Amino acid sequence: MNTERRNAMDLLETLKKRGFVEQMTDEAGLIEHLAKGPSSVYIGFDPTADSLHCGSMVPLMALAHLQRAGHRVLPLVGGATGLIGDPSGKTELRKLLSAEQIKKNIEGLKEQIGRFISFEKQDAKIVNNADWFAGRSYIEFLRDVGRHFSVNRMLANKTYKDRFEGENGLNFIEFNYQLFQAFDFMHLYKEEGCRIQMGGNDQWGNICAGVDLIRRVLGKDDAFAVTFPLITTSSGAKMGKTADGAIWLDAARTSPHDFFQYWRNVPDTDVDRFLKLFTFLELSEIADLTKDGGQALNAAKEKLAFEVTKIVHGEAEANKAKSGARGEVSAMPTVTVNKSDFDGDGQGILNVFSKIAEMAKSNGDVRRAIQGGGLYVNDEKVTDPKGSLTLADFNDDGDCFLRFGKKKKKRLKLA
RNA sequence: GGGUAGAUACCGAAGCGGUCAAACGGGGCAGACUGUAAAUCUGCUGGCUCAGCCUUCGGAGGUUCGAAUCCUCCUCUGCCCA
Repeated sequence: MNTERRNAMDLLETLKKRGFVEQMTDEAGLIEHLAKGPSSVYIGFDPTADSLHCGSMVPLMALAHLQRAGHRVLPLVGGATGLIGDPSGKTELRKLLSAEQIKKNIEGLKEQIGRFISFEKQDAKIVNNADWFAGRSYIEFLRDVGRHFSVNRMLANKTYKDRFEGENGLNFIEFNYQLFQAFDFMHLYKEEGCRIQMGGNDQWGNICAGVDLIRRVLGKDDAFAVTFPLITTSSGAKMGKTADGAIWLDAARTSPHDFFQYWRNVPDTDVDRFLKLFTFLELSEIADLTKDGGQALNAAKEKLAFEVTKIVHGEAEANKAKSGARGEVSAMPTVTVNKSDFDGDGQGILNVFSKIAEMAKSNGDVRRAIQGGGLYVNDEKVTDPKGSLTLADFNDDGDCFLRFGKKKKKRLKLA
């Protein structure tokens, strides 16, 4: 067996062992193909918001692994398809976004994708399907692409079938989505030499449609599909979603501190899986971290949180978040306040927690916390919702420590 | 275009003239127990200047002392027919 072939197999094995692979077409053929030298891979990202959330980290990490293995990666932002909305895995019609909004979202996405893969070399390039759909006529598209699709077969496809039979219906615009995605793949096959498309398992039908289209139109059988498993937490919740919303990669939406905490608080049963998927640590090192189980997993969780935060927000922020999580004063999330605001009668305790420190949604939220006995100022339990915070509550360094529940802590610092 | 069913808080879902800030379940938050885990138990879960007040039941009007509940119109969605 030659080296190239071994490398190709190793790469696939690694991806499998790390939990990236749910399904793939023609594994033998794919190894064969990868062994021939650097290939190109594409994964689509929907520009439905101006930031990605951590559910998108699976595809991003997959691209990063492939790039590190020497392959060319093509993150595709769906400037055109975003205008339609993929029905896959959705139970209802997605709301349509304006072209302007999508353009703005794409800018945000580009920056974030860059944290996972490097654009410095020629082996990565962001592509936007709006570039090749923009000038295309409907008639031409129907004739060249549409005729290769059997409606019968599409309806049998789970993605469409569920919607077709479900309560919310499926409208024509969404029904076209698969054709667009298939066309994307074919276009990138021709123009960028892209041979592999990866995506979430809900994309399986769409990706295979592309593989099919390439075979029918171009007569080529060296296009491959690989899908990732749908990542859920062990409690079944979709990855990266909390009641407050998603965990975003954008620091303005989810602070590095909160981001770190999300990973730090992952359930025991998810640590091993997440370390493999969301960090670049060697598998042997991961095995080491998790082998003792039980309480020892806390160290693994901290490592997980640190590594993931480092990838997304950089090492400095990761270090800071780690120190903050350990309770070190200097790294605690801090709100700077004016001394004059706390003169005399000071500020009402409700106001301090809800408005100034933004640790609670409303004053009512703070009241409830007080009632439940979970609100602290300088580690002293607050019992009176009418109480207030004055200069006397700040120590010599001008610090005052607020705590909401066990985990939410902030420091107020006098300016 | 015709018919029909529906639109309730974060989600699902009761309520069908006053006792409704709205049952119940999920989720979430807090407390106890713990390991910043899980499981379990308890409390909370619209807003506020909080024993009181204000705004919510798709939207706009109307009936009534009183409407999430009745009437009219509108918007959206499902289903059936054309």
